[in-house]
Amino acid sequence: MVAKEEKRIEILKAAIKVFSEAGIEGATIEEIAKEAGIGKGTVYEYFESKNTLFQEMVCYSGKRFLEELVPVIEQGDNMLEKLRLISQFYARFLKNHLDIFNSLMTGYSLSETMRSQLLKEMSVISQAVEDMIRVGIQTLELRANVNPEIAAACILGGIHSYAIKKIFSDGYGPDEIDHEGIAKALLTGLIW
Amino acid sequence: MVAKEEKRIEILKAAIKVFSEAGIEGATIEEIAKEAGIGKGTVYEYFESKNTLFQEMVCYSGKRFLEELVPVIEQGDNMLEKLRLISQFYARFLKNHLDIFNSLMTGYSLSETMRSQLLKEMSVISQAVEDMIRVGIQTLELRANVNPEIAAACILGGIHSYAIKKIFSDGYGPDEIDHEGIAKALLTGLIW
Amino acid sequence: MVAKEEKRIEILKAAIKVFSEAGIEGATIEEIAKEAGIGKGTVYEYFESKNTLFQEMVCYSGKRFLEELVPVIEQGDNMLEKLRLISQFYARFLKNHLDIFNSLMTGYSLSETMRSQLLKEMSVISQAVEDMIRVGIQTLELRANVNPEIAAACILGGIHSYAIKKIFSDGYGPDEIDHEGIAKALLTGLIW
Amino acid sequence: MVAKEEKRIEILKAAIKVFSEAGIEGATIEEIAKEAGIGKGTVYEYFESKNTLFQEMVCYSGKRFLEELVPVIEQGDNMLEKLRLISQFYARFLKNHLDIFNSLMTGYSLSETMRSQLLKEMSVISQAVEDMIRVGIQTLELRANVNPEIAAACILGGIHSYAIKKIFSDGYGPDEIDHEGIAKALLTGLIW
DNA sequence: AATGAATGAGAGTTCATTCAT
DNA sequence: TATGAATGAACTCTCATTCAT
Repeated sequence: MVAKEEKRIEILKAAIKVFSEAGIEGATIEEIAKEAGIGKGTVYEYFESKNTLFQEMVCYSGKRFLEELVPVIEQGDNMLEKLRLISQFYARFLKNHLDIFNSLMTGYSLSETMRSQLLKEMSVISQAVEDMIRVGIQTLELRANVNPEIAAACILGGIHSYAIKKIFSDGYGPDEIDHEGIAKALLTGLIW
Repeated sequence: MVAKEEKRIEILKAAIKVFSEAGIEGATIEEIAKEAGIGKGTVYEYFESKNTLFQEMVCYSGKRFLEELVPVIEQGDNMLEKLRLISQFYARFLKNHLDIFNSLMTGYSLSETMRSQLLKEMSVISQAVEDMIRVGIQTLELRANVNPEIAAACILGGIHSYAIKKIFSDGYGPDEIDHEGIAKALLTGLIW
Repeated sequence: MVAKEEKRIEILKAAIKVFSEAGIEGATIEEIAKEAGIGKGTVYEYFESKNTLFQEMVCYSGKRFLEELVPVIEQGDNMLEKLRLISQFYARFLKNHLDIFNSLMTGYSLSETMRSQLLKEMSVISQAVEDMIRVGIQTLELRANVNPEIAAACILGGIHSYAIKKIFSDGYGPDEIDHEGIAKALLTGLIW
Repeated sequence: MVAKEEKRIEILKAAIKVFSEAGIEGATIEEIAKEAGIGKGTVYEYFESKNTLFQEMVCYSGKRFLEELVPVIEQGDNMLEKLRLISQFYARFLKNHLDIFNSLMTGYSLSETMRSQLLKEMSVISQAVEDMIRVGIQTLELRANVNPEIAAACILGGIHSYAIKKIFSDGYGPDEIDHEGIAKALLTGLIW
């Protein structure tokens, strides 16, 4: 039956919502179950424990994020366009999934095994951006001496940092952010 | 008496240690009290609640971070040197205070009032970097059309992201990171 | 159909195994069902509840024990032989069914109605031994002034106590126990 | 302060009462706390877990039983008197502490470590009776070829078995039991 | 001012039982 | 008839907080 897998997804989605709103520890299994429209015990039919559920939720989110990120990257015609789209996509995702992002970015508050698993997940996303950089170098759009690893960190970190600030500090909506500005800044750097 | 304020600081330092090691929820008041060498009840003479203590600890950490960051910035003779020093300082700080950093960066897992307070704290740090940018523009070291706010986000976010990856994913020590590389990358950008 | 009764027995046997290994509360219906090779819900087609199942399992065990005990008693040619065989049989049974024995001996942890039912079961076993005593008195093998009830208690209690000690404390196998010794001790008493 | 140890004892006494009435698993920490007149959490200030509490309760009971048994044994002028007193003492103790007795006798439903600890406890009681036997042999009151270990098992097992039957099956009070009869039976055995 | 014993609300988790299939 | 997914009551245990000393 597909239903079994579908209900797993339902619970994962409920978990994303509740974890994102209440934080890792603030979230309760009861709340997640209620959100999923099922009984508390049912959660344990699908996930071994709260920790496992959280873990799998982050992995699921990471995969989802990556799945959606890749076409976004491919969509842009040039590097500026690509960075602008990434920033936009990132801001929209962030708006809904702050907690998951924290986890993906830092492995915060997780057991050692969970953290390493998550960093692996995150590194896949980083890899996707690094690949984009390498293609840009090959097409001569980017300077040859750019270090893809460092560049990917600047791109993801810069976009993240700016989006956080504008959304949570200045109260901007995800689409009010100056995506063009951050994209240009990353491309041109600070000096002349 | 100064003693009162000194003991407050003692508790805050103990809180930094315990929160950083055990996470927000994993930390217990009892452990913090033991670390500070006082009784459990005494903590409540100085802080209203665990939440308050956490809040004030993050503010304290933010102020400390800023206090130490400013001379670091002033120390560098040119912009490349400044950015290199910031990255180095950041990595060292991060190594010891992952949890606090998460809070500073995102206001994670905090009440709305706490979050806004923290973002204000964070924006002070951002301001310091923006000021550095503005000075760089005035001295013609940086391009005139650089947006200081975006630049500060790229600098802090990029440094953060890269440090996280190298320290927690690749197991680097804070001083093994290529601080020069990230500084150059931020300055020169990706194109040309 | 006989099949119905046969499946009942299958479940009872599975219950004996699981209850004996995991204890009354440690045993789960799911485990018993798996042991019996059926679905969890099916157990409830044959037994009203876990308590009922446990109850009936003990009765079944009591009957089985008695069914096997009687020929053992009849097998011995004289009283010493009989007691030796009882001790041997008891030790073997005990090795596999500690929990059931506790219940049979004491009605431990059971509801009042269950306990009285079990004690009745146990008294049947005691009766069988008492009958053996009476026969011994009639054949002049035993002293005329022996109280059969007390004697049966001494025999079953003494054998039980000794077997428990040697098997669970000293790690003896059921056949390494000095069955001859305990049989003689019960026959000859302590004085003279 | 003595108060700390005293409260421990209070909790142990409450545990004896509740465990004896409700069984190991039927007993709840909340009920024990209520019985002791304290809060639920307080129990955990004195005992690590429910299992630990149960364990320590059984040890405490074993020690108490032994402490009281020894003077009872010494009190009797001859072996018949001693056995009669033991039976009487046993029946009274049993009336109040059925569960503890089961544990002492068999280590029922306990973890391996707990069981071995308990069997050690029980063997101390057995030792006390064995010592009594040895003294009896030395004073020529008992036959020289009596095996003290087997004899102790017969005495404790026989007394236990008989007391259980009369109290729980026939509804006797502890003092209505024919203690003299069981004592004589154990001494004189069945033959002759 | 400082303490730590006492507390109890609230969490994660288990599992006997039900019931739609 | 047989099933096992779903359930939720009830459990153990944690720990922020209180308050008498």
